[in-house]
Amino acid sequence: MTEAEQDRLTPRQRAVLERALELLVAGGERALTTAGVARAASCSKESLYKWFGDRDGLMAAMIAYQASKVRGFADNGAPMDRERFRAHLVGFAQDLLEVLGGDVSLALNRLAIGQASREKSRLGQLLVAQGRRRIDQSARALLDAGRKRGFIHYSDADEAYRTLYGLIVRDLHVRMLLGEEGARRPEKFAALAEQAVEQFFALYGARQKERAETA
Amino acid sequence: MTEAEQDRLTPRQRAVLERALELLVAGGERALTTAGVARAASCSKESLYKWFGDRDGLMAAMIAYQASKVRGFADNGAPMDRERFRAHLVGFAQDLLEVLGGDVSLALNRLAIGQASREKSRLGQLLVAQGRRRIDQSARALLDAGRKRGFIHYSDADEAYRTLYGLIVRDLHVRMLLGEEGARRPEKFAALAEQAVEQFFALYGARQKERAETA
DNA sequence: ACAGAACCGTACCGTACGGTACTGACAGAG
DNA sequence: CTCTGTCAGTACCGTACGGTACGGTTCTGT
Repeated sequence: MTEAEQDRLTPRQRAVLERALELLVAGGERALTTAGVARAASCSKESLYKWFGDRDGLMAAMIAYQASKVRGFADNGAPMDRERFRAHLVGFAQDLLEVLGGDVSLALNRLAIGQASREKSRLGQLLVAQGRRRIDQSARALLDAGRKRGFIHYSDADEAYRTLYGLIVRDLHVRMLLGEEGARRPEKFAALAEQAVEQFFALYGARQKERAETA
Repeated sequence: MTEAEQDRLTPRQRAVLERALELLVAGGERALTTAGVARAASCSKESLYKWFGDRDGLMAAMIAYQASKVRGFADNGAPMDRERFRAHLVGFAQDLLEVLGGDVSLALNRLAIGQASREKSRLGQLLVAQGRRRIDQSARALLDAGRKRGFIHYSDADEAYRTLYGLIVRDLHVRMLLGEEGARRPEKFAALAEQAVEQFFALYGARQKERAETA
């Protein structure tokens, strides 16, 4: 789907989407006008409508395009010990925080959330499907690799992943979306990632098999 | 602040805000027009501008008004054993999920997030300050009560509370804000609350003093 | 009873935006 | 050289919204 969409995009159209993303990041949804995009990208409005249908189509294309750039973390079957597994988890946590706190991600999430009330457009679904799925899947693959080697223990992979996500992100995402300055501190992401993984091991580490299963 | 604002609001103005909130819930920000509010509330636009200044003032008043209705969970010094403490935590978790998943809360959060890009309006700050503070404080009081009686153990209250929040909410809030139907399942909130508190005790329960402190 | 404030309903204005139509430049094909 | 399709730039249209002004009505205090 995303790949096919990408193949249909000419370099010119990609450049237009890039400028549109810049506009969105700089000024929010109010700044994302068809005339503004056309002017910033040096193209005509008519071309915009020809390529993307309408304004909603343009926004959907922006989401798909941006999502295609955020590549998931590939989990090749390289051998690793417990410490390397832990380092992988910390790296994932830090990457996740940095992706969620990035300018473009925040702007697109704000856009999709602002459109969520309109029953017509399903930008939210698109954002979750395109942006989050690959992150989720690579994380699940990482967890699965750790479980197979006995570093962690769980029965429900989905529940374990959601717990990890909650420990990492907490309420940071919403606070960043709300524009709270205190929430956006990239220099603290490393420490937060360490702490979250520490807690995750306390819950799902192999030595506490009897824990966190009863619910 | 909120109390003072509340005192300044006449019953008529409160009714107007109520209708405005209904409009916002029903149709999102696009439906929140001054003419629409005036028509729905049977008042004149002139009165709206007289009472609330401008559209931003109206939105701020809506947030403050709604926040004034969400009363925090009072923690009276009633005696409780470990099981009652756990039940209090589960109740808090379930209340939190139900508040965050409520129609009005979601609509107001969407509104504030949509306005977050505009440097002018600080609806996000207002929403956090008015809506979340009292929930946070009551939860911290509850945690503190549990710590004093030896049911849980932590050194940093803020960090313990944020962990509890993350375990409860995970990514549900953002997914609900994005309009994902699968995320909004109030019938599952009870089970989620139970599970989160279970995990919280695994991390901060008195029997695992040595855990979750090193970071 | 009377004055003044508060307020509803409506009309109005300026602006901004989404979307369409038109014109002219340019590039490749025959 | 000419025909044809693409696209930038611009002008245009209908609509919708924020904000203001005004006439008429109801409420209130004296």
